[in-house]
Amino acid sequence: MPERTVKDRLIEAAFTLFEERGYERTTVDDITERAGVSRATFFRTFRSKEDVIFPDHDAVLTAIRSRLAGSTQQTALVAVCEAARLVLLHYIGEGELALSRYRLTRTFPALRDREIASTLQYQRVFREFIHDWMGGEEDTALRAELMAAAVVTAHNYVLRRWLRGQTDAPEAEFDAAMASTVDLFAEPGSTTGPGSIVVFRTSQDLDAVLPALRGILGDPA
Amino acid sequence: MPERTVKDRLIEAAFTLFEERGYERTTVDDITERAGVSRATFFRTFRSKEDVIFPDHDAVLTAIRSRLAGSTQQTALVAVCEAARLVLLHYIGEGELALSRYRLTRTFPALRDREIASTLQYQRVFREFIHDWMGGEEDTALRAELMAAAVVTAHNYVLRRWLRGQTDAPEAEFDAAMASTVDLFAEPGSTTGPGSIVVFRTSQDLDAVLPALRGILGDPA
DNA sequence: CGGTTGTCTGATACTCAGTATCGTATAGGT
DNA sequence: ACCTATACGATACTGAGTATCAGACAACCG
Repeated sequence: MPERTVKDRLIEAAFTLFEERGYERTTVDDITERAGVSRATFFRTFRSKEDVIFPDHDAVLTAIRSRLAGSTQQTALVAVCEAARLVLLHYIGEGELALSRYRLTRTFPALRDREIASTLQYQRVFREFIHDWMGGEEDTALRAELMAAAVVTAHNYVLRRWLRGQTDAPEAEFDAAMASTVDLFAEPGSTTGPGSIVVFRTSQDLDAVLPALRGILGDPA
Repeated sequence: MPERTVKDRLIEAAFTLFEERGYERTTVDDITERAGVSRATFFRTFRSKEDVIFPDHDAVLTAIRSRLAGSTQQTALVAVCEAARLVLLHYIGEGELALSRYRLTRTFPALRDREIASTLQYQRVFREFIHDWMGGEEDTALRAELMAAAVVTAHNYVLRRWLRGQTDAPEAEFDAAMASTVDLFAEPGSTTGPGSIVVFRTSQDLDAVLPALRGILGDPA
């Protein structure tokens, strides 16, 4: 295990100081001093003081994009849900860092705004992907936007519950939330028109769920 | 005709200069000089340089709250839609100011983030109101959040179309968008238990898609 | 009318985030 | 051993935002 990178040292120093003195009362000089690097290095590593709070944002955004890119027409909705799940899992993987960030964003409105804005970057990626998936026509633009907003909202809902310590099974809750969310956009009655079937993570045997499937589809012929 | 207030002069000076030189290349000193007031007065009138871009935000937020407050259990959903309409009408009433703001938010990411954050303040008010309307129980929290997100998303969709000059009848489009949005929540979503299956618009015969279905599921047994 | 009080304003000095640009050390390749 | 990339430190600068002082001006009150 090589020595920790400058970036990691800065992140740890920043979060430690933010917890001790609060975000506003911690200067960049304080952070760099504790991390043992120069001030210039901080701004080479992070674009701004706020950025150190969300160090992996760009990486997560890239992960989302590549997850979506590797999907077919048939698996598009699954891809969106799993991309959202990727974000959730990243936060959970951060552990204490994510919890500390949550405390900070609750305390300083500017940071909360920043987090909201980054969340909506995910939403934008989802929206564009879903819209393309729908064919990119103008008459589906609103629907695509609503779907993207719903997916992100459901994700945020579960994430917030986990951050607050209100759940020990965030993944299961995520699946449930995502299922009921995607359900909003289902059209159970119509078996006409172009469309596709999306299967959303079942552990049950296929035959066990077929009756329900036929029921929803309208049991053709 | 009374003379325009300091606040109005600052707003006009700011938008004029932002259009001329761009947001970043305009300093607060430039604005105050053009408005004929001191720098201190600017920061007494607006909390920050960004705030001058959204001068009526607090007023709109207050208007939303009072519109929601004056609603009964029966008219709750109508109240939410009309509160959202209030926001739309405010933007339209601003006219050129709203268009100028849109141009600025497109060119400067920090301003766009700021606008997004303020939009989500509306969403939060809606969410809390809807959740209370639903009874405030935990099992409706996600649904309330999804509804609030959907209403705001639909509003933003129509607003953006108007800002881009893509519609001459924003109110009619708003009504249509809001109708289809509320429609999403008309029927409670039907899931088939844990690890649920979501069916999404198919025109194909069930047997035709079964191979793909089994493939996604991992073809048990 | 004179005095008081509260509010609005200008002026000044300060902190700190963020940018720009310099010089330097060091790892890696030839 | 020489060259070149990149990474880092140091310094100076711009500009946002804060704090504080002092003066102008109205309203109110005795």
